[in-house]
Amino acid sequence: MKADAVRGHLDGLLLAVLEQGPLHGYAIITAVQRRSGGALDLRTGTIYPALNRLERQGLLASDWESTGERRRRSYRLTESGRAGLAERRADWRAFTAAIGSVLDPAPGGAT
Amino acid sequence: MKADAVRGHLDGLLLAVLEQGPLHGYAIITAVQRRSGGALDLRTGTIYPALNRLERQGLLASDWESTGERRRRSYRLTESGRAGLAERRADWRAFTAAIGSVLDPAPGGAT
DNA sequence: CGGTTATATGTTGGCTGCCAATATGTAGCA
DNA sequence: TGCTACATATTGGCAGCCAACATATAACCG
Repeated sequence: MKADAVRGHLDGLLLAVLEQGPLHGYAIITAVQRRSGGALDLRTGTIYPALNRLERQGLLASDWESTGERRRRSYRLTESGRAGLAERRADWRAFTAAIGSVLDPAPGGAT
Repeated sequence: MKADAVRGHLDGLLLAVLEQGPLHGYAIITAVQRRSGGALDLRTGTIYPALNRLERQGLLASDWESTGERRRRSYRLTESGRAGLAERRADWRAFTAAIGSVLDPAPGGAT
């Protein structure tokens, strides 16, 4: 998969993997990898700024966790985040429908 | 639909609308509009450079048509263009599968 | 005839948004 | 004592599309 294929859809991915429970940044990367069957490989320079932005926008909230000396930041969806996720899913459907209808027109469809 | 939503998928759209026969640039814009139900609105600054690039890459060929004083450039798919279109369609399927599996995971799918 | 809109092609500059590279530190294992 | 995995974060760059602009013919309307 081309490197910046997720452009424009990143926020939805992040919100989606957090839907089933809180995760920290590093775990989000592996979760996206696993759920996409290895196709999507996000970089730290991509997700950390994005997570910060989503928190500033109120879609995510975070807590620092400490396991001994180890520090990790656990992100979770807010109520706004759940609403935002639903919106992103609707956007995604509209997007795939639009591109798809041009790329693979229904044989009996619009002339 | 957000303005630059087609980013990364433009070439496929152009090749796809030319699959059923030659069109000139202006007609390509309206064809994409129509087939996407009005969702996709490409600009001249987007498609003319793209059509040129695709011709340089050998995926398209063009002929100037003259109707009286009017000049228009008719683009058609080459053999490479048909192959390229098939490739883009495969890429699109892989892309939607990847994003989709993260955004809307199968309920009984990978944990 | 004069104005407006549709048809038609093209270029230039700019911005968005993700990536690559880099930086820093802990923990486990050989 | 070195390597790899875990973990977070910043900076600079650039691909790729758009907005705005430039230009010209043709059709329609009053």
